[in-house]
Amino acid sequence: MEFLNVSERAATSPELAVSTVIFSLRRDRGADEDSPLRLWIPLVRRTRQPYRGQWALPGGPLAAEQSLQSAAAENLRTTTGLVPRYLEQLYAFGGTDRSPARRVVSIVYWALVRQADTSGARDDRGAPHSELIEDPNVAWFPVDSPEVREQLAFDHGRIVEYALWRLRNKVTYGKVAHRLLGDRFTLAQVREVYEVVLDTTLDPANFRRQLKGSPGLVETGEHLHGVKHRPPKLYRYEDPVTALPAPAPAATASPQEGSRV
Amino acid sequence: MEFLNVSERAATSPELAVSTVIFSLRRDRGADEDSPLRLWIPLVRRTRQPYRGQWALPGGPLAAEQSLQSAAAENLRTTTGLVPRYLEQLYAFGGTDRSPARRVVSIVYWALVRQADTSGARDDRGAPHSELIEDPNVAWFPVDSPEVREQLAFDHGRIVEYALWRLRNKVTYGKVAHRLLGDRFTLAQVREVYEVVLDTTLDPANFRRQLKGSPGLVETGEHLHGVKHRPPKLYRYEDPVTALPAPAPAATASPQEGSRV
DNA sequence: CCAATAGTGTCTATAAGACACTATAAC
DNA sequence: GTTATAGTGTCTTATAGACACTATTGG
Repeated sequence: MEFLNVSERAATSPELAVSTVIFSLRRDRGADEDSPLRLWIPLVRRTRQPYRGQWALPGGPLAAEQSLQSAAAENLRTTTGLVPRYLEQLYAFGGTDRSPARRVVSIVYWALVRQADTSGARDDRGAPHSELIEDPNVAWFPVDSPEVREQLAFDHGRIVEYALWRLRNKVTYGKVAHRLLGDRFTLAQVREVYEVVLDTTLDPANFRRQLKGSPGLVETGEHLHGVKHRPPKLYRYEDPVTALPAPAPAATASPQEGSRV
Repeated sequence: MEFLNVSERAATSPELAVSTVIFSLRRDRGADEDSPLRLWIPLVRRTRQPYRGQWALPGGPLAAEQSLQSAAAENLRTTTGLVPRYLEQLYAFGGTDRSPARRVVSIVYWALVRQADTSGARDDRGAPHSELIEDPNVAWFPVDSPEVREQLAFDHGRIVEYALWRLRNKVTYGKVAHRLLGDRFTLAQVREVYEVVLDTTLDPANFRRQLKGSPGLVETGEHLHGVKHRPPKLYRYEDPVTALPAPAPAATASPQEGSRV
C-alpha cells in the first residue's frame, strides 16, 4: 500500500513497453485520383518468438530515462521516419495473459501523420514508395485488411480496434481531422477525411457551415487550382500559440498530450 | 523496435505502480441534513521518504501476476474496505521527474463508491466513522480542501485534478452519477449529484425530463417517505445484463473497464 | 453550351433552457 | 390553511439535417 516504495519488489514487477498505432490516409496503389482514400497503419514483422513472422504494432521496451510520449514518438520515427502531427496516449493494456512469454504491460499511444508523409516505407506488396526507410520488416496495411483485423500478434488486433474507435470519437467531437492533411487544405478535403474515418457520407453544405463555425480555422486567401470546376478556397488552422487550447486537462482530455509535435 | 522482446533490458526498465483516485459523496461532519454534500477522496499518509508524512493517493507496485484493474480494486479495498461501484482507467503517468527517488510509471485508475459506504475510515479530524478500518494513516478529504489541492506528494495533486475533470466529463455525457448513490434513488438525488460534481445548479423540470429519457432507468413503484412534502418516486437502473452496454470499446470508451464490480 | 464542385439560403425537426402551472405530502 | 418539493405543460431559442439554388471553373 506504499506508493513508490518499490525497489525491493522490482524483480517481480512486470515489464513495461510502449507501442503506437499510427494512422495515415492513402489511396490504393493504382494512385489514380479516383481510387478510394483509406486509413492505413504501419506494422512491424516480428523476428523472434512468440508470434515470430507475424505483424505487430511498432513498439518496444521503455528506456530508463525516457518519457512515455517520447518513447511513442520514437516508435514512430524508427518505423516510418516521420514526426507525428498528433500524438495522444490511448490506454495501458495490462492483462496477465497478453503474451505467452513473459508478462508485459503495454502503454499504447496513437498518432496521426499526414498523407504525403507515408511514403517513407513499403506497402504490403513490398513496393517501396520512397528511399526513406527500406526495412523489409515494416509495411503499411489498410486498417480494414484481414492482416490487421485477424492476423496481428498478441492482442494488437483489439488494440487497433480500440484506437480506431478513439480516432472516430476525436474526429467527431474534436478537431484532429486536418492533422491527416497538409498545412493548407480545402473544406472538401477535410470532409473527405471525416467520411473516410467515420465511413459515412456528409452533406457538403452542412459540413461546411459547421466547420466554418469552429474556432481557429482561417482562410489563407489562396485557392486550389487545376481542378475542373470552381477553385475552392484554401484554409489553415491558426497557430495554436495564438489560440491556446486551454491549460492542462480542461479541453485536451489528457494531461499533457494531444500535441502537434 | 522489437515488441515484447525485453528480457535483456529488464534491469533498466522503470518501476510500475498502480494508484487509484476514489471519489465518494459525504456531508460535512455536522451531518445535519442541510449541510452541503461534497466530493471526498481517501488518502494515505506516507511513512517513508520521499514525501514522508505527506498525504498521497492509495497505490503500490504492481504484482507480477495481477491485472491492472484488480490492482486498482485492491488499492480500494485495502484503503477503504470497500468494493467500487465504478472503476475505470484514468491515465498512465510516466514523466521522468515524477519522483526524486527512483523513476516510477504510475497507471492510475479512478473509482466511485457510494455515499454510505465511506464510513469505513476516519475523516481528517481523526474521528472514526465505523470500525471497519482503523488505520491512522488513512483519511478522507474534500477534493477542494487545501490538503488535496496543494499538499499532496509527488504529482498527485495534478492527478486528482485530472481525475476530477474526467469525472465531470463522464457525469455530463455518460451515466455514472447514480454510482455514487444507493440502488434506489429519487431523481432529485441524482440531480444533487450532478450539481455537486459539476458545481452548478440545474433546472429540476428539465433535468427530470432529460434523465427520464435515458435508457435503463426504471421506476421501482416505491416512494420515498418521511419527507415533509409530496413523496418522490424511487428509481433504479435496469440490470446491465438485460440492457447490455455494447461489446468492447463501442460505448464504454475503454476496452475492458467502466465496470460495476 | 455542359459537367462538376464551390458556396449560399432556407425550411424543418429536434433538443435545451426558461418558467408557469398543478399535485401531494407534512405541519 | 401554508410550505416545500414532485411532477407536467408549453414557449423560446439554438442546432442539425434536408435540400433547392446560385457561382465559377475546365472543357
